[in-house]
Amino acid sequence: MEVPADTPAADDDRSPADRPEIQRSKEAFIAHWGEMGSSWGVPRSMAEIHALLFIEGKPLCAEEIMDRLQVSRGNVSTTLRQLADWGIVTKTRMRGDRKDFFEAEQDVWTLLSLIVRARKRRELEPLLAALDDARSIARSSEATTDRDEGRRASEHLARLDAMHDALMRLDRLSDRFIGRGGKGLDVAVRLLASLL
Amino acid sequence: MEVPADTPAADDDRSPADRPEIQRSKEAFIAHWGEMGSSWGVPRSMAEIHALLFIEGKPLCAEEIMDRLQVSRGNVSTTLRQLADWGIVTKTRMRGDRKDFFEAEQDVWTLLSLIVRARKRRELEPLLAALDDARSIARSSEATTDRDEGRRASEHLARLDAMHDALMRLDRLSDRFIGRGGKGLDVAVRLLASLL
DNA sequence: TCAAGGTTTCAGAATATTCTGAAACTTCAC
DNA sequence: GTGAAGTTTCAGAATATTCTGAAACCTTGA
Repeated sequence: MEVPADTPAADDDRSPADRPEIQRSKEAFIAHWGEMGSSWGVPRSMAEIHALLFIEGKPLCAEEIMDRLQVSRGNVSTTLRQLADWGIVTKTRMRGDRKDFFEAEQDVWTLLSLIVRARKRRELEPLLAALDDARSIARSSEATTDRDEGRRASEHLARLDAMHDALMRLDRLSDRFIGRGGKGLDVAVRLLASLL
Repeated sequence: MEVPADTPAADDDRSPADRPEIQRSKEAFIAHWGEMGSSWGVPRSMAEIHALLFIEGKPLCAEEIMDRLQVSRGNVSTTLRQLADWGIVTKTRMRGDRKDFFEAEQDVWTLLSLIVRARKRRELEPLLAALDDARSIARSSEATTDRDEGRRASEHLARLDAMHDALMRLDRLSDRFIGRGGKGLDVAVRLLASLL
């Protein structure tokens, strides 16, 4: 059965080929996004897979990702699950195809919010908890008869408090913006920009 | 020559020993700060050295850092230079001692600003430049006689533009806050918190 | 219930990053 | 100018992270 020639999504089996410049431009984007991820502690291939899905702007299946990025099946599978956990990629189903397809969040502010949220959960929150512990330990030695020792103990505690306070503030603030919807970040940035 | 017993900085050769709880609390802080650094792409020992200087709150020499953290001389030297580049550690000189001493920025907001600034320079700015290149490449293929190809080209360009725009906005905004002084971040956070 | 097609897991390989330590280099007091 | 004290560099070792691929595991249609 032939698909009419003017149908926009005239997929045969593989999507229509891009012009070479577009292709190059996509590749450049993927490479740089991967590079950036890698220097922020995100595995390069995870960033690359995300970049590919984002820049294609349409659902792709695992197979195609493997082909395009030369990455193993296992890696693609694991990474897609993580990206889905972060909420920046969603699994979709193409009618008449048994395969899973994956599609990246296209709104950039929502995307950034989701990334911030995921990393905050994973890293900021545990640190705050740890700081709390360190403070408890430190408080237990504030009371001492030695004047000098007492002074050192409270200075130490003051440092922990300052750090805790600042990070807590950032944490709370980001909660509000990230809240739900995701557009909060956008709003905040525009708001601040206008206030200055 | 004896130092009077009530002098606050009654150093003999090594600083006065902390009570064991304080010691533990410092170690916990250093370990967690190192951990966090490591998951954000900062070498663990760099984060640890910074944490030590921060939590001690007074100048230390390379030798003492080596001892406390069990880290090689070379590593300490290289890392201190980097921390100084970031501006979060400063080299100081103790009168009557030939050694270099190093001291960490104590104001937490200034500290965070400096960190943000350093990473922005190193990572955000190159990415923006790369996005600009990708956009140029893409623009060069917007004009085409093929209707479908043209549509795809402009959708691609739109994605690059959206990403570029958002990152640019963040970049500019952070410039203002980071500006100079460093207290800008603090102000921004308080401002936003009150606006909500 | 089976088989075809698809997905996930995980031990170990490949790779990239970080760290060490000894030699080279500086600086300064004498 | 000499040497003692301190600092930096960098090749290669150690370590940690990331990736592969083949086997186990689902799921669905017939």
